[in-house]
Amino acid sequence: MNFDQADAINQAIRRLSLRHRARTAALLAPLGLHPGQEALLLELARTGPMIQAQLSEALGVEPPSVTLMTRKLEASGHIRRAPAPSDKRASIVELTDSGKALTDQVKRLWCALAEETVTGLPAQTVAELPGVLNTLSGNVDARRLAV
Amino acid sequence: MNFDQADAINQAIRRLSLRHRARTAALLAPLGLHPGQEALLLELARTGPMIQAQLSEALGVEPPSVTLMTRKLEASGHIRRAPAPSDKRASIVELTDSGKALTDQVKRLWCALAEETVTGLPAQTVAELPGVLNTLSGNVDARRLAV
DNA sequence: ACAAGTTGGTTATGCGCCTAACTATTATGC
DNA sequence: GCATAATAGTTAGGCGCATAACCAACTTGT
Repeated sequence: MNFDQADAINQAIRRLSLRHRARTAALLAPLGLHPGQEALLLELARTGPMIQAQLSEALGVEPPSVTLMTRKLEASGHIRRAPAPSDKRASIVELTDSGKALTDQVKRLWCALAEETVTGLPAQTVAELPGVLNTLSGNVDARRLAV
Repeated sequence: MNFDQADAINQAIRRLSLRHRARTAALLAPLGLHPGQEALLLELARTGPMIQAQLSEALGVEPPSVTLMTRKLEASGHIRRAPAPSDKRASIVELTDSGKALTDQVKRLWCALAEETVTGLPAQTVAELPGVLNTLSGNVDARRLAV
């Protein structure tokens, strides 16, 4: 592949990352959330209580990041951490009532954001979008590459 | 749009951002670069010497980020900053010889990364990819929205 | 010509994410 | 049964990115 094509792709991914994150930040700010935290809340809402290692895997983020994110979300009262009875190393993370309420609001924003994001694209492209993007992610996933 | 569709899109973008950045970091590490810096070098190679405000605009990044990035790249000898003769506030940024050589290496990595990224996708999808991604970015671009 | 507004840049601070190095617990192999 | 390895989590430090607040220099309006 020549450089111009490659650059167009890489640069487009970079710009999308920056702009989508910035837009997410702007939408979450009124809720007192920072981008990244919404993913943790949504994952807990989807899967139910889970330990940090599972969150790390599900979010595609390293354990130290989970430590800090959970600490902050716990401090703001949206999640709760309790020691796991079966494994003294692990701590179980779950949504509080306030966290559940907040997650409902996040879900609404999430729909608005997705609609805004795909505006102007043909329906078929939109339908194929998640698959295409996940192929891209999978292709550069260091974890998968390492296996 | 229902939540599942929206989440599929937003989550796919998030994962792509994380994984593509991580892969970029892994590829740039041997060159002593961190992700983000390559964009600055490539922009300087593409456009020639420019002031930081132009870099900020071209990279889609805020001025304070440019201040820190240029400072670090200057410290490692890849770029040079000189006061602009016509405007005493501005500083002109340009590649050093070492920076030019490094950028050539970055270009090679850039091609390899793009090829790796789009592996397994049909040629037409790849051809349309930059346009689609730029549409997405444009749709959530706060600058465009503000206008 | 000068006050007022705009623009270029920096400093301070905070967040998410990372790697490296560490502790504490659990699982494994001989 | 005990040393060794693997796993859960934390701490420390670094980078890119952001916003807020600020200074210095340029531009503009009257």
